[in-house]
Amino acid sequence: MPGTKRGPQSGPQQDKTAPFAYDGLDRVIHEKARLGLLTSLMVNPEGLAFAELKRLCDLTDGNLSRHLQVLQEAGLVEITKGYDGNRPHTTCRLTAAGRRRFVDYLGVLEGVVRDAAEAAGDKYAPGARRGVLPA
Amino acid sequence: MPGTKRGPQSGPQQDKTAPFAYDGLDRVIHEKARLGLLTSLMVNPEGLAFAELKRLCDLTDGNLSRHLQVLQEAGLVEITKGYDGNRPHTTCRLTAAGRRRFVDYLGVLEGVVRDAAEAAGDKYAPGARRGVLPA
DNA sequence: TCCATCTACTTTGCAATGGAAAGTCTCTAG
DNA sequence: CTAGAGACTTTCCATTGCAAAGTAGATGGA
Repeated sequence: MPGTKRGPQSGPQQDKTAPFAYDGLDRVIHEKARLGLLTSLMVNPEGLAFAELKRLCDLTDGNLSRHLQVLQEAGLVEITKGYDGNRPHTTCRLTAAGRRRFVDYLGVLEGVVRDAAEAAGDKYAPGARRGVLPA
Repeated sequence: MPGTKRGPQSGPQQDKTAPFAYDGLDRVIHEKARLGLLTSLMVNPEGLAFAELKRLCDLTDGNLSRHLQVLQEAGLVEITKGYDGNRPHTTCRLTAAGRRRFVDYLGVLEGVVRDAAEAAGDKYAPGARRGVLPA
């Protein structure tokens, strides 16, 4: 073993002055597909069917199945498997906790957008219209 | 082989009416760590040193190294390796393309926030303050 | 009646990837 | 002259996203 064992390299310092660490970006939520799913469910709080989600988010069956599983295990959504006549019919809705966590996540996301957009405005187009995204 | 081979399951339809597919969420950018890095670089267009980025984003050396490599390969950042005396000194800055792509990404992100926030406002707190984004 | 197909999902397999730990080099203290 | 810090890079591994294949019941001919 070359070199006596040293402590872990610099090691993450606890967020002391790490303004761009974005700790709040929950892995479970921060994912293209899941982000779409959660947004869909946010817009449709009464719940959505498997097929509907699939269409709205343009996912394959397999993907959707897996992501829903992840979301369920994380307690963000509630899945109800039932029958429509005798075809299986799965519906999905946000749990209260899911909604809370998603809203928190959105807050962080908003911060990201604001940070960057401000920079874009300040440094590259001084004096230009303040509002974040281009007109 | 049970069941004659069928076409790939329902297969992703081309974004026809898939309002929550969020295609624009570029994998390379849409990643906790990299998002922080890019934002840092957006705020500091003159470039940042390795150590500085590490601190700002609270990353370990290894992680930072890797993510920078990814960003560089994607052409989003430009990395300059030089020497400060004879210690290595790496600096990093956004490329023009990087800035463009990041701004595009931010546009999509803002859409996500808006979609969801609207839903939150409309369905859960009717009449409440409209803008999620600050006044 | 048989079988091909559709809807509705679940399971499996694999290649990519984030992250921790370890490695390399050089410089600076003691 | 050895211990340790700074600045990175490389290795290794468990996780994971995604696609393809699989399961199962319903439906529609021929």
